[in-house]
Amino acid sequence: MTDDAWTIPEVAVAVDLAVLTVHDGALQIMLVRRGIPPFEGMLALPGGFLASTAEDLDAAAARELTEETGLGTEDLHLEQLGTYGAPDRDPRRRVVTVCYLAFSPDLPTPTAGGDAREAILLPVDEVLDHRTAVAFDHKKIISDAVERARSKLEYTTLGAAFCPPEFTMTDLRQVYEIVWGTSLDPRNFHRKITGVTGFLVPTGERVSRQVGRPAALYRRGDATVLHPAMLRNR
Amino acid sequence: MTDDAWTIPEVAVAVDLAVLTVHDGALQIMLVRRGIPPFEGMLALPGGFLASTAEDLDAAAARELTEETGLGTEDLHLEQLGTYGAPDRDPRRRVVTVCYLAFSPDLPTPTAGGDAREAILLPVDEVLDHRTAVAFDHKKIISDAVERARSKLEYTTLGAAFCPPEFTMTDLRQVYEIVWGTSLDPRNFHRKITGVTGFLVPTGERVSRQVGRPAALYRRGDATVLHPAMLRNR
DNA sequence: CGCCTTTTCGTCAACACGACGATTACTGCC
DNA sequence: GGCAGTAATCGTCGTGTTGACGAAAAGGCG
Repeated sequence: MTDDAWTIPEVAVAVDLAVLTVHDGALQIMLVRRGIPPFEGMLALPGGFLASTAEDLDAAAARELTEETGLGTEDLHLEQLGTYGAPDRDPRRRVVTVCYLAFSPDLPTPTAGGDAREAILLPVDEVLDHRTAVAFDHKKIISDAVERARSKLEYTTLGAAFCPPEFTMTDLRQVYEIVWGTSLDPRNFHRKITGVTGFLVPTGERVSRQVGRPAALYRRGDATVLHPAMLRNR
Repeated sequence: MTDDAWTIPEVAVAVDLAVLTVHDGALQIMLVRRGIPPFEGMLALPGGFLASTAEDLDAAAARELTEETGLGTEDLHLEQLGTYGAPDRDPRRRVVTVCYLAFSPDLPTPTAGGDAREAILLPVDEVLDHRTAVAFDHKKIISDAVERARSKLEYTTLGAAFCPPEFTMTDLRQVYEIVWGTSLDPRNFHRKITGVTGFLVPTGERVSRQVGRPAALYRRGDATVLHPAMLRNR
């Protein structure tokens, strides 16, 4: 802070996106395969540098989301995860990346060649496996994202952000089961969730999934916190 | 990401510190009075730009902590709070600031003129009052910091980070009461805390505070999460 | 020694939770 | 149509946790 010959160091600021979704019975994350060095050909989080020095961080996150995954910010929950800025995290130059976490309902399988430039969905278990290579420090970021998601399900209503606009109690329970990797009793889960005022709003409709009794349909309610919390077993 | 005439925009990266402590019966925050424009003379969070393009974010936070408040990183809990980067948050130029949150035991009143350059301790209620002017978007940051602190007390053992190395159950309870702004039943609090294995380790000693039965002294234990959580009333 | 204060231990009812039985409302098959 | 199979929903019961509060323990002080 002494202003001798010192000038304010300038660094490149990027935003990265950890878009989580529940797909095909597993917690999956949206990744891209890098087309340019460094880490060319490797898996990485979608993201990029600020478009200009005037671009807002949140706006950059929303822009990258659309550009790289084809998703709109109105479809999903988006929040800041954390900022990663180790000096050597990018071999080219100093980059500080602000990472955002998104919860998305199940996606219509963005097949390669679509609008999104080669965004792929992979199960987080597979990505976090020690044999899978991931660019930069993105494996650590993904690990933080998953842990944040698991934790948020405990004391917020964000589990419903993984569900489509209308969903059944079983849809929601499976979100919890898949994200936490545990199995939950359907009866106790039903009682617990319906006991939280404002979490779910029944639409009055019922839907029949293959076999069994038709389930009631719900929409997300106004509540954001889960009180009392639903703690996972440890 | 199209590499026409576009070059990666460079921005100045700063770290700010929200150092919270419980002092004089109130939750207080460490602030400095700005000596230079912009917002000269106004209250602001301690912080500053990266010392060089090679400096790690966490290291910069630790450095600023020592420089501006005289505190060492070993004395307190330090974690990332969030990153604030609205384009117009600094009138001079684009600045993205990574804010860190610190919980400190009660401080020996860093009187002006000491080592720390004019660090002052102010109750957060006063600072967040709409009549108090605070530089940049720091009021919003302080508000986020306080909310994070309140929330962390619910499901982690970080309340003890506000206490000195050895403390009584009442010391800890008062931390909760002051941070949450509620009053808690001493008997139920005692039962709850002693029921969490690993939160507190009794030293075996007792200490007499003025009047009343002497209280047992405790040290912080290994536990970091509070399970089950202690939820505040809403 | 009594009185005040604070800490600590106990009690009790209300509530929340895990385990699980029973009922309801469908689909599919014979 | 009747019956088996399945999933959703409602209930019950024992246990553990919480909030409200009584009571005892252990000090200071006059």
